[in-house]
Amino acid sequence: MANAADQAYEKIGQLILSGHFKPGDRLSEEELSRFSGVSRTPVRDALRRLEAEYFVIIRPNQGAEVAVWSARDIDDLFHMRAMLEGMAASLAAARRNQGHIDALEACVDEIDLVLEARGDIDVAKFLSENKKFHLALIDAACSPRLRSTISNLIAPAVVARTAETFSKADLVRSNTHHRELVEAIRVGDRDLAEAIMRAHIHTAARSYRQEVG
Amino acid sequence: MANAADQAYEKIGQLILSGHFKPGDRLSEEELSRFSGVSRTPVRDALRRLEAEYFVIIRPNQGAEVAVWSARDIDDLFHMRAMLEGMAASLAAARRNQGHIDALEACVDEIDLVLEARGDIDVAKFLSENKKFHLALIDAACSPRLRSTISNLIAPAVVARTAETFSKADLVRSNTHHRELVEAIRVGDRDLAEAIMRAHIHTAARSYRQEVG
DNA sequence: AAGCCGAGAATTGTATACAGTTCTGCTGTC
DNA sequence: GACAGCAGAACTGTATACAATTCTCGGCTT
Repeated sequence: MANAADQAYEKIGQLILSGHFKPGDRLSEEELSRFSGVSRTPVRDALRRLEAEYFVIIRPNQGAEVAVWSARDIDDLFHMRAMLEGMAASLAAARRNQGHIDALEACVDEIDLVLEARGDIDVAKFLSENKKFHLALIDAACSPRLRSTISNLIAPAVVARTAETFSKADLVRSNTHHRELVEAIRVGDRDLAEAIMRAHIHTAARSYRQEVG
Repeated sequence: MANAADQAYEKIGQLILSGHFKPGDRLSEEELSRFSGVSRTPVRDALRRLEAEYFVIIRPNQGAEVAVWSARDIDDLFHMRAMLEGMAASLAAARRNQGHIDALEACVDEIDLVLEARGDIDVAKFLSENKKFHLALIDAACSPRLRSTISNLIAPAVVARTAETFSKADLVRSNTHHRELVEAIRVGDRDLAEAIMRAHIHTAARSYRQEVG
């Protein structure tokens, strides 16, 4: 996080996630510049990146505002993720090497540690490790274009998840899917890997709808 | 094309398409600034957009270079387009209104005019009208997230097509697909619309592979 | 001879000043 | 009283100057 643009990106993301800026709110470049402690140049850079991730909407000469997410938008997003990450799982089963498999297994083990810890589950930690797993899987697909496209879809999905009202059973089942995925990828079963991934995403979509609306 | 950023975007795109910059070539911001006649600020803006479209690759503190497209990359791209535009066609069949249908039919008619003209076919015109059709279809899907994602995939696909070695029969068949698509969307047959679109994209992929390799 | 190191050059990243557009709110007219 | 039109303010878009990083290449060491 050395450079100013990343700093602005992180700060603006936090301000949106924390609810300081709500969907539809205007985002003034000068104000964001003051909040993030850098000049307008890197702020503009950060806004473009956030636009690519559908966090904000930029209208030429009219500034940026926090994107509004309808229920339909979120449904479409899950559908897109199911297709694209399904494709990633399929490709991973075809193109993976030992290093990829090791990385995936490490992620799954890490998530199990979070789930087995005493007391309340560290949901933030779970989400970040979960994200790591999905990125590791995309890496195993060896498709830079697919990687970029999916990466832009994952970030807002995590936003939606800030509801963070998943039950422990949901989280355990999620990692069970992960284990099954790694196994399917390890043995090179493309169809199985794709099917599990699609089920995995659609399950998350269902949990989300039940909890949030 | 009033603003400098668009100007730079167009110019850089042309320089890449025309072969002045080849895949793997370094893109100096100052040089691009001289070429496009605007300062480095909008040039940087344009480079970020081109990066989102996979035209260029930007490495922090190390500048930009023209992206290299392997055969596998192009296969993956067509596969992604088939899935996402298939989804768009399906959604369009569910969510379209009369205005969308009118727009789609206008596009198809326009392409027919290009194909029926005497003498050689204006391939550039065909490609631009073709792009219009696909964008109109995405609009009919009423899904802003899907629209942005697909838009970023269409541009490089057109690059690939600069080979422009399609036969007239290919082009006619392509617009036949378009007509079938509009009809499926008009009557609201989601599955049919999706299937036709996937076939349409995979057909293009096959033609591309035969011609280019 | 190969490889490491460092000073200088070149390039990207950032800040700031200026230009151009859009928004706001007042005034005048119908 | 409602609305069109026009300053002025506020903001985004662009250019330029400066800072920080990376690259280059000659010289030195082993």
